[in-house]
This record gives sequence, structure tokens and C-alpha cells, in this order.
Amino acid sequence: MGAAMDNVLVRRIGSVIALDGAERDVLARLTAAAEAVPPRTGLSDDGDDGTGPVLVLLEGWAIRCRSLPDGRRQVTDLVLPGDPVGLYGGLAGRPGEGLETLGPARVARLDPWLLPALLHDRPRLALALLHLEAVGTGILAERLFSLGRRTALERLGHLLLELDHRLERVGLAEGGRFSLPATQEVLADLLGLSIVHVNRTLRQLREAGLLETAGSGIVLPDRPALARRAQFDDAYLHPHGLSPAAEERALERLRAR
Amino acid sequence: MGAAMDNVLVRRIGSVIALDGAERDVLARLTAAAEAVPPRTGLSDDGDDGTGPVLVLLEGWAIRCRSLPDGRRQVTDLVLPGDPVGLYGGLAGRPGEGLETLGPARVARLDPWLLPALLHDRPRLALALLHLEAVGTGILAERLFSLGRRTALERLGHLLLELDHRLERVGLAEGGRFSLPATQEVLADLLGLSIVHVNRTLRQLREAGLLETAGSGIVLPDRPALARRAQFDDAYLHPHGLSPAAEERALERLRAR
DNA sequence: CGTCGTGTTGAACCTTATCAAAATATGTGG
DNA sequence: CCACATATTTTGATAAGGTTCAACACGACG
Repeated sequence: MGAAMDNVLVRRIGSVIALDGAERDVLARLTAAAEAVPPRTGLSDDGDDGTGPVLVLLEGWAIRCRSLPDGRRQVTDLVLPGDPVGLYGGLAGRPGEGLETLGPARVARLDPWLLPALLHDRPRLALALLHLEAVGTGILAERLFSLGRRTALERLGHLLLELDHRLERVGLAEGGRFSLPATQEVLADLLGLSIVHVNRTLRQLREAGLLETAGSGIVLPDRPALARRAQFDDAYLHPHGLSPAAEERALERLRAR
Repeated sequence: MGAAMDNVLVRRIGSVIALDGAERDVLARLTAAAEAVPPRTGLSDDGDDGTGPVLVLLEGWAIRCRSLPDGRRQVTDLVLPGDPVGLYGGLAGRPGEGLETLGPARVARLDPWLLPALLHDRPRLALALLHLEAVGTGILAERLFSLGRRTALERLGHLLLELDHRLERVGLAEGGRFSLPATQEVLADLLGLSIVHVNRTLRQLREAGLLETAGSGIVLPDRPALARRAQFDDAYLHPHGLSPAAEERALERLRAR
């Protein structure tokens, strides 16, 4: 059980629903066969039989990105430890979208058809995975908002607060302190800004006393103030959908069949 | 069967997998109880028991959007006829995200727990629905790319071509002609531009001979040229994931349990 | 010790936003 | 069916936020 508690996937899913011992074991076993991945390595184009991989990131960070022939690049998603990637990879491996590690990482490869099987054997876990996927879509939509309607400073502040929340959930951030292993170029491609402007905006945040940096170390000394400045509302990270009552109802329906 | 053929949901899902008669019937029955919705009506905040609605748009257009207290608004998604909305609504009703009809619409309300039940009874339909959801996420990611890295003209051209493709799939566009029942304000909020600039950019497209407009009528006289100008590649709309072979394998696994 | 990736800063430029106002639909009540 | 009010489209002038180009600093690494 100690081992299961240390598993990031267990922590991630455990932040959504309460897990019992058997469920922790299933998750721990799923991610037992982890494999080390070197920095800046692509992970997407190596599906065994064209179905594409389904992965869980256990350590390190990764990005999802698309590029244009003329060099323009957009990072569409940051993948953090404990995040499952491409849950429906086998159903729609998004073409042109690459998955790439930022630093050294550890990854577990899952059966692409895990979800249907899990819905049968462990419906609570399957529902939790669908929940995670829905939260991911919400994060994507919120980033769309940032790129469409927020200023550079708001975008950056919003991102930092989002990361703080997401990392805290898996025990990788505490009191507004965490490590951000991404270059300013990655941040620029994530936020739709130029590298230069990311740099200036970071300085602005520092001068406003809302950010401290030391290498890859990040400190947010006054999160409420930053949230006000960046129009950040964490509601989109904690959807209310999976209430115990609703969950129980869903499971009833499944069993009734 | 004639009735089933006329059903937009049947056409939409039929563009993903080949449907047999029984499956068409199931889909037709699911969307039989349609309800008329007036223009500019919100559809999101009326979940029966907090689980939120799961809808299929049968006629008319709708938008998904989020707003900030200061009035800034971002349209995160355009919902077209045949598109299911909030497939996991019961799992994660994205808070702060409203669904609103543009013109008069017809909508079918579904059981929020349709998906698990369908996975058991009609796994092929369930897989197709998951596929649709994945395509939707791909569209979201592509729009993120637009807002982050494309110019106003590219964004608009890209959107028009995307709509042409999506509408053609359900028989609502032909030869680059379709109806776009959205004001320039909606387009602006969708593309992260100001109304004024949307207007100017539309003029630019018209002057370049890439667009003709007449009221809500849209004509794209030279789609290849527009695609070149807007860096449009339709691959993201036709993911390769659901090959007949992969589908068969998935179904085998489901049955084996 | 030189090279490469990353971070940092300045100055000129440009795309797009904002403000303002007119022209054209669209709708509504009498 | 008209007259009015309202929403939408269109155009001009000005300003801001962000990009681009250029140069330099710094540390890691062979």
C-alpha cells in the first residue's frame, strides 16, 4: 500500500474519487512496467499497429504540439506527472500532433483498449478516467480563452496558477512553490507569444512582486493577488460532476444491465 | 428507413462508421423526442439533478462560450447540426461554460448515462461517439493553434474551410456553399479578434476573390487557393483511428469479457 | 576555451484593438 | 404597411500590445 500511495496515477485519480485498496492495486499494476524516456524525445509516432499509444506520464513533463511547415509551432497541452495521454489514442490519434518529453521522463504504456475493458471490470475507475479526460478538455478550452481574450500578463499568470493547482493535486507543489522544467520558448509556444515577450512579461510579474524565479524553481508569493491580476478562477479545474450521488447512480445503471 | 436517413445524427455517425439498420433505428429513436429551442437561448444551466444535459443538436447552430466579468467573451466551440454536446456532461459539466443557440434550433435531450449503457448494448455506436468526442478535441486544439499562431486572415479562412468540411459531412454544404447563421461578433469571439477586424478581414478575403457573401450565404469559390492562403490541412477532421480492423479488435475485446 | 542553448534587453515596426460615426438590415408596435 | 427602435455591418483615424531584428550575457558542456 505504501507503494501504491507513491504512485502518481493513484494520487491523480485519488484526487477525483476515493479509491479502495483493490482499485489502487489495479492502477499500481497498470503502471508497474514503466520505461525511462530521454529528454526531448517524441512519443507519438510509435504506435504498434497504427492504433497509437496510450500512456501515463509517471515522472517528468511532456508537451503536445503541432507545427506548421514555416516553423510556427503551437503547444496545445502540457502533460504533467499522473496525466494519462491519448485515452482514446486508438480511436483518434490526432495526426500532426506530436508528444515530446521536456526533460527526462518515466512513462507507462497501456493497452489502447483499456477503457472499454475497465468500464466492464472497474467502472468506477473508467468513470474517473472519463472525468480526467473531460477536465483536460476544460483546460484546453480555458487556454483558448487565454489566447483569444487575455493579455500576455494575464496569460502567463493564469498558466502559473493553473500549474500550481495541477501540481499540488499530485503532491508536486506546495505553498505556491514548484519546479517548472520548461524553457521560455515552450511557454511562448504554449501561450501564443514571442519568446522575447514572455521574457519581458516574466520580468513584469517579478517587479510586481507576484513571482520569484530561481532557475527552474517557481515561487508565487501572493497567489490571491496574482489570481486577481490574471482573472484566474480555479472552477474549471474542479468540475462538480462526479458527486458521490451521481457516481452511485451511474454505477447502478451499469450493474442493472 | 427513409426517416432514419434524414436524421442528422445518423448522417454524422454514419460518416464515421458504416451503420446497419438496427443501429440507425437506435439513433433515430434516441433523437425522436426533439424539442424546439428559440434563438439565443441558453441550454446549459438546466440540468435536472445537477448532472447537466446531454444534447444532440438536430437543427440550427449553437455556441459554447465563457465570459469574464469585464465583458470579454470567448466562444470555445461551434456546435453544428448532428453534433452531440456534453457527452460526459454528467461527469464534468464544465462550469462557467454556457451553451447558447444562435438561431432557432431543434434539440434532443439524452440520458446523461447513455455512454456506459451504449458501450454494453451497442459498442460500435459507443466507440463512434467516443471517436466524435476525440475529433471535437482535435478541432479545439486546431483552434488553439489558430489563436496562438495564425494571422487574422488565416484564422478566418481556416474557420470557413473547417465549417465547409463539417457541414458537407452532414449534407449542409455542397461545392463550397453553405449558410453561416452567425454574426460577425460571434466570429470575433470565436477567433479572438475584434468585430471591426473581422469585418475588415472578410472584406480582404472578398477582394482576394476567395470569398463571396450574400446575407448568411457563404461561397468559397476557390477552396484550394484559400486552403493554401490559410495553411489549412483537413487531416485533423478525419483522424485515421477508427479503421475497420481496429474497430473489430476493440469489439472482440469487449465481447471476450 | 569556444560553442551552443537559453535568458535578457533595446529600438523600430506592424498587426490588431479601440474609439467614433455613418449606413444598412432587422424587428416591433401601432 | 409604415415609423420607429435596435442590431448589425461598414469605414476612418488613432493608439496600444506585441513582434521582429539585433546584440550581448551567462552557464553547460565537449
